[in-house]
Amino acid sequence: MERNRLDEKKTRAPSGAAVPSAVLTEQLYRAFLEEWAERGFAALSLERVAARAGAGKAAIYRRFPSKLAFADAVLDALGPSVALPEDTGALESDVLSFLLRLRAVLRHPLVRRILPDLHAEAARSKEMRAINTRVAAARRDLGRALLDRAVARGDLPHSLDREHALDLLPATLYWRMVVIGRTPSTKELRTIASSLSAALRRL
Amino acid sequence: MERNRLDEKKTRAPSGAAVPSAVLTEQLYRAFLEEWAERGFAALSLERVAARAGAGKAAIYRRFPSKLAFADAVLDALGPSVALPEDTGALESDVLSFLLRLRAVLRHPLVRRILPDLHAEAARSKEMRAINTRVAAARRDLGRALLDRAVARGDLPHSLDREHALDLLPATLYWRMVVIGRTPSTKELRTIASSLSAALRRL
DNA sequence: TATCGTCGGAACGTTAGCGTTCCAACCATA
DNA sequence: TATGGTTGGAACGCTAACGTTCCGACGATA
Repeated sequence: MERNRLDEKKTRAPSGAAVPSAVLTEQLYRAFLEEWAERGFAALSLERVAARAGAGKAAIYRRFPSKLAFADAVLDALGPSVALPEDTGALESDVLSFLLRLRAVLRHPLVRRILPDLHAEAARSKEMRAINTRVAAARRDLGRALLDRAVARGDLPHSLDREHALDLLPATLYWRMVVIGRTPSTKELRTIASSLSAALRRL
Repeated sequence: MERNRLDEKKTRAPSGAAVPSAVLTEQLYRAFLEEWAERGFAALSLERVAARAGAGKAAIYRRFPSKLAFADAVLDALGPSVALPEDTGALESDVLSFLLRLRAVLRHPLVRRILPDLHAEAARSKEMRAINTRVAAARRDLGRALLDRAVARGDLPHSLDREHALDLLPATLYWRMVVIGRTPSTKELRTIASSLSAALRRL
């Protein structure tokens, strides 16, 4: 904004080649995520990111002041834009729908590798913790919609403990896929959905 | 063992200062874990580990051929030796006991930081995956004992889906403490235990 | 069409960790 | 008591990434 100050009459809006290339920015984001997945955030080298994107290092340092700011921008831009789980009219099938979508997200090799690394980094750095919290909040909103519908429908009590319910929904699948490293079949998801529904009714 | 070959008559068993110092080995383990927690495995520097342990680098390279072998030995020696959950006579209180012990483990800052890092690394490297599988197997045995008791007691059906039950037990607490980063109160654990018990009966 | 100012990319010196080699110190055994 | 052989620690040369600086190329605006 400083460039458009009134007392700086000589400046003019950047134009032509002087405006950042959106294409390269996109390539940098992608390269950053791939490097993150391959090496982990702590060992991530911006030099490698630049090389992978086919760009110079200055291209990065002009856009982002630090690795963390870069990561923040990346997650903001290409962060897992999980779709809202559909309304199937019943709790258990809603939960199944939620699990199916979560499985789709966790199937992406990049996501599966980056997520635990993000959590590990969040435990170490305050800044990364803030980023993680932001990502988590977006995720929680999706689950909340599901719960609200179930309460409105009468499938779950008004007194439902939403906080714990929101933990319960994704935890088991995350554990199985990220911690154990196995992807459950749709049939298994049905089993989990049934079990989780029972757990939710108890909250 | 090569040293004790019959055809090598001149050798004699190492003794005196020629035997590795168990104290230093212990210090190296501790230093490795602390560095791991602070920097992450990928960015872990053996030079720093040696310095932190007050030892030379050769002390490390003589004991372990690689960073991975070092990590393997560390987890084997100081790995979370979780105690078996006690037999309280009922499913829900057994589950609560399990959760209380898991919380105690996950409260340790080192564990909280290293575990997700271990999972992230397991997603990247085959060798670390093997290590993680070993750690996970030890963990699963604890849960299995709990489930077996409940089945014998009649609290859970013989047809219980053990695999999913074993996922269910730790997943929610892990999610809350490691992914979200919040430690639940004992009262909250009771809520979770109640909810999980309902889920288990549905498996 | 000339200009302006950022563009991408190459090169800089610095720092840090790598894996190895060498050596005096050490101490239970013979 | 002398000894054998590993000990811990310092120094080696090498590689990689750091963060910065410099420069010709570029293209919409005036």
